[in-house]
Amino acid sequence: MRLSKSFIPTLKELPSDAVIPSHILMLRTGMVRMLSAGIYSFLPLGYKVIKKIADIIREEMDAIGGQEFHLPALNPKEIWEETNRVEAFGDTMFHVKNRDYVLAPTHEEIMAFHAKGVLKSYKDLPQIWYQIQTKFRNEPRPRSGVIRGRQFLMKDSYSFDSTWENLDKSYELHDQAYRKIFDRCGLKYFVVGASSGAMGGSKSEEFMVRSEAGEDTVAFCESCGYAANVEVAASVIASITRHGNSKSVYEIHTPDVKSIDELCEFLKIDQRETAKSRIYIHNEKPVLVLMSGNDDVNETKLAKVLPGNLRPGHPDELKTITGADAGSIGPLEFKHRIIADLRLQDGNNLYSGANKNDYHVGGIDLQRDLPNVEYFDLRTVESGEGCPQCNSKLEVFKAIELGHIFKLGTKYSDALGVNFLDEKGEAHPVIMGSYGIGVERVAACYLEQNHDEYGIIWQKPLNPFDIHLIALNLKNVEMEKAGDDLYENLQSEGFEVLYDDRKDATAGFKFNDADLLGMPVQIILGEKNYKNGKIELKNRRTGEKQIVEFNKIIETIKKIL
RNA sequence: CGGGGCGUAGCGUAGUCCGGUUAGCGCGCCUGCUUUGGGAGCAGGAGGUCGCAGGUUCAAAUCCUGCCGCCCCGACCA
Repeated sequence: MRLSKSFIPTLKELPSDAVIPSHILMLRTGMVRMLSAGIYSFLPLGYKVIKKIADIIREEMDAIGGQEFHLPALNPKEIWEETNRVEAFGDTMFHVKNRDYVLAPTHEEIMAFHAKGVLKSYKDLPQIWYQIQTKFRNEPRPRSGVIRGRQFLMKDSYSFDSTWENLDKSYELHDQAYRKIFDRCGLKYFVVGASSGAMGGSKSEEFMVRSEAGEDTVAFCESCGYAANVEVAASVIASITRHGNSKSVYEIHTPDVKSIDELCEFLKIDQRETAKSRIYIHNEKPVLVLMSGNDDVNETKLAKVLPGNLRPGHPDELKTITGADAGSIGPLEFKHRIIADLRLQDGNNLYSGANKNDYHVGGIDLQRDLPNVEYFDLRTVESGEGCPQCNSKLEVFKAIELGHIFKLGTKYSDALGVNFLDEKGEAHPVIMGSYGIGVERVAACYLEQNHDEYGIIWQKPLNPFDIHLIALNLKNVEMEKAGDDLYENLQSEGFEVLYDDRKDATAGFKFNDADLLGMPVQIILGEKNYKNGKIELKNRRTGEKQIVEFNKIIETIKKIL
């Protein structure tokens, strides 16, 4: 590709809307342009990368027996109503105004629709069907460039099996395929167990990449590889100390003391001597959730303990329920259910709110004063706590979800009546799995992990070109000829070459563009070296430059690639 | 949806508080000449519904009202 004729609009200045490196780099290198919030056009360079990622995915999906479909994005709403997912998706689903269609946010229903009546016998199973297509979700807040968009490219596949054991096999095939895909893309990733959320189904795992731009928070153990979404992560921590002597309960005047930090400062105590109260409304009834110090209530864990309708109490409800505002609420005299985090179990000499504004109480003994409290693991783990598997230190950080594999079960086949006949002629719902990869996220994560202050550092196999050929002094006809010849030769050797043949750009301009665009090998064709039969090559990743004989070009390139 | 910020030429921005020249600057773009190993120099030039609509005023980028859009934090998130 000749740069003089190609549409690769690079930006010298930082785009003001972009914050994270991948977004900035995609804009600066002319890979994408935004059309509207969360809606991006892929320009030729960006699309080239997307196609390379999609090809890798295709190869690995085909290798496990996957068959590629091309499905409609426009779906009759009726099908989605059969599985009750119009309601489940709510405002996240795009609705077409002038016909009863929706824009598909995923494709379980449509794949199941096609399976119905066609996968009739156990002999037809298993099947793995996949597609690489655009999905639509009306995200309330798109962000981080292509990482969270309202329209995005997703590889989703669906497995259809006759037994749960076979589903395990399909799931395992995907697990292995996903590892190969992300390995081939050169990503540093890890796998976490996750809750299945609104998709329904049992087991699920997420493929994650560590990034400040991530929307998930995970706990990770370097030494044993334990990884879990912080929503479900456990940790080993010391319980609070039970003192030999239990003081009796006494009231303390604490004007303007609201937070645990303020309370600790006011009383010169450690946060572990305090118990924080949060009021939740569970199936219309108040529940007090007691935590040690500033420990965070983990609402996912809480929801498991309190199934059904659950929400935090509104500030204006708190006074009616407890007699005090947030900041002065406590467990003593609380007239409804109280549950507490395990860390607090059997604690004594604790400080908490007095259910009277501007007052706290000390000397609480949970055994003595609140014998009916129920204890559960309710806290959110934090960095530095012990790994539940090996007791090494856990690290908690943000991560981007690249892929997610689910054992769906029969939720969709039940709802849509996708049945097969077993050996005995009995009908059963087909057992499904569902497996997604965010294709643009793969590109974004690659950039997050492979850049420096000058720009992108591409390496095989995602690099849009192998070689960035920079020809200088092009107004010299001899040099122009040399550049053109080299360009042709490199291509005939099978390399993908981006040829900077611009006559009006200065050398420095070209060098900086090359570093920004980041092809693995830069070849600099300059007059002086050329006259000595030599040429300069630069390794973008290491920055190493070498001047070689013209006839050594190919072997040198192959070493770098 | 809550909180905060922003919207002025393709990009980045000044001016807005306190209304008053022809809306300024850098980059980019066009023409010419000179340059050509780390984002060139000189000269000339094009390019603006100041987000949109309404209002106040002799006068609005600037003040008021409504709306739209974008970014960040939060809520939400198969």
